[in-house]
Amino acid sequence: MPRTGSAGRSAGVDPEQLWSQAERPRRGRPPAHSRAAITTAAIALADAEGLAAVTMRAVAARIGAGTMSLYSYVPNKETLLELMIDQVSGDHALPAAPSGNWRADLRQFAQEQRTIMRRHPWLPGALSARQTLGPNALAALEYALAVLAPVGLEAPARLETFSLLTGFVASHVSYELAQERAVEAGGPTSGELLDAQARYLRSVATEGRYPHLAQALAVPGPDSAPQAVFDRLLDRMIDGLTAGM
Amino acid sequence: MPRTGSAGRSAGVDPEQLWSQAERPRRGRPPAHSRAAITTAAIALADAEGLAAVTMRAVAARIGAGTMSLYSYVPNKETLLELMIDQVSGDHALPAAPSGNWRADLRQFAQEQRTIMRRHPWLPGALSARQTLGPNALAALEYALAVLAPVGLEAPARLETFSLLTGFVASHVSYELAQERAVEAGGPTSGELLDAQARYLRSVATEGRYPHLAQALAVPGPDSAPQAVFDRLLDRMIDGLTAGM
DNA sequence: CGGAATTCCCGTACGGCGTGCGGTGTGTGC
DNA sequence: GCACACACCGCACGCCGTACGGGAATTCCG
Repeated sequence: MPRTGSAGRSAGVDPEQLWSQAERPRRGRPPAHSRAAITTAAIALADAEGLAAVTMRAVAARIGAGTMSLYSYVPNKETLLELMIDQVSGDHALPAAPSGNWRADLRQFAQEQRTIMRRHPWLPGALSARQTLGPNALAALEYALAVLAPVGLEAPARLETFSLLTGFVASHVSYELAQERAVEAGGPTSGELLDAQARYLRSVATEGRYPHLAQALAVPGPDSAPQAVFDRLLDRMIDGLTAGM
Repeated sequence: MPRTGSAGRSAGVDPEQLWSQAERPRRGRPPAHSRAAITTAAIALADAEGLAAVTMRAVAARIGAGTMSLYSYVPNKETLLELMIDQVSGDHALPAAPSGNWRADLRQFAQEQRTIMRRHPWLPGALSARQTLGPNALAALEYALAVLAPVGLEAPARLETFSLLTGFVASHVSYELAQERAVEAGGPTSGELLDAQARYLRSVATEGRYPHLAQALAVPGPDSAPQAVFDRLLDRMIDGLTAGM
C-alpha cells in the first residue's frame, strides 16, 4: 500500500515499456540528449528552486534544447516526474542481503530514506501525489521486504509496513524542512521577523481557548535536535509496526 | 508537527485576519455571495470532479458569478484551498471532553478522519501540499491533544503523534481509494481490463527477480476488507506511537 | 557516391490557467 | 437626493502543457 496521492494513474504510458529503455534505432539522426540527462536536469532544477520551477520550458533551457525536444524522450511531464522519483530512489545504498539484524537494517533503511528526502526536498511532495515503481524504487522495496521477512508478519502486512514506514519518513521530513525554513527566515535570535504562521499559532495558543495546544508549543521537549527527534519517532514507529515480534 | 507538504507558506495573507471574518462594512453595495458559499461550491466541485477541476473560473461559474468576483471574498486560490480544508475539518463530531479511555477516543478520532477523507477524496492530496490551521482544524487538534494528555508523552510529542496519525490516515485513504478506482475500472471479475499498473507489478513480480515482492502480492492476507485492514493498521500505529504507555 | 528513408529538432500555435487593472453600476448613509 | 464606497466583472497578460508539422541531420542501400 505505497504512499498517498489523490490522482489515479493518468492515462497512457504503458509502464512495461516506460522502464525498459528502448534500444537506440540504428537508422536516422542520433539523439543529442538522453532521458537520463533530462531527468538529471529536472532534478537539479527541483533541488535548487522547488518542484514548481520544473516546467518543460525550464528543463529544456537547462540542457540547451528547444522545449518540444523533450517530448522525444518523455511522453509528458507526469512521466518526467516519475523518472525523477525513480532516479533519486537509486541513491539508496542497498546491501546485497539483509544483515540478519532486521531491526538495525530497518532503522538504517529509514535513515537513508530521510537523507535522500532531505537532499531532495521536493521528494515528499512528489511522492504524495503519485505512486511510481520504477526499477530503483522496486529494488528498494524488494530489499525492505527481504529485511522484514524474518519478522513475524504476514507477507501482505510487510507491504503495508513498508508503505507506512515510507509515509512516516516523508511526512516527518516535510515537517522538519518546514520548521527549518521558518527558523531560517528571520531566525530565532531576531525573533521579530518570525514566520507569520508560527506567530499566529502562538497568539492563538496564548489566548486561553486552546490550553493543550499552548502546552505543547510551550514546553521545548527533551531533545529537539532534528536527528534525535527523528530517531526517537522512528524507534516508536518500528516498535508499533512490528509490535510483539 | 502537522502533516506534510514541500511548499512553504506562500507569501501574503495574514492568518490572523483570514480566519476572523471581517464585519461587513456598513457602506457601499452589499456582497451578493459569501466566503462560505464560495468554499462550499469549491468543495462540491472537488468532490464531484477532483481537485484539478477546482479552478477560479469553474467555481465562479458554479455560483453564477464572474470569475474575478471571487477575489472580493478570497485573496487567491491557495487561500480558497485552505478554506476548503478547514470547512471540511468541521465535519468532525468532537465530544466536549475525552471519555477517559484515550485509546478508544484516539481510535474513534482516526476513524472519523478516515470517514471525512473518504467523503472528500481530494482531501489527502490537499493536506499533503499545505499546512493549514483554521478554527475547525484547530478545534480538532485541541481535542486530540486533550485525548493524548493522559498518555505518558511529553507535550511536544503529543503534537508529533497527532501529525503522524493524521498523516497515516491520509496516506492510507489515498491508497484505499486508488485500489478501489483500479478495481472499479475493469472489475476483478472481468480481469482483462485490469489496471495497467497492477498488471505491470504482477508481471514484474512473477519474473523471478523479486521473490519477496512476489510473495507479498501472492498471498491474499488474513482479512482484506478495507475497514478491517484500516482497523488493523490503526491499532499497530497507535501501539507504536504510544509504545509502552 | 547519391538518393531515399528514417529519425530527431523545435518554431509556432492553441486552449487553459491564475490574476492585475480599471470601468460600471448598485446600494447605503448623510 | 446625492455622493460615496464598494461589489461586480470584462479584458488582457504572462505563464503553463503540449499537438502539429516542416526542416535538418544521419544512416542505409543501390
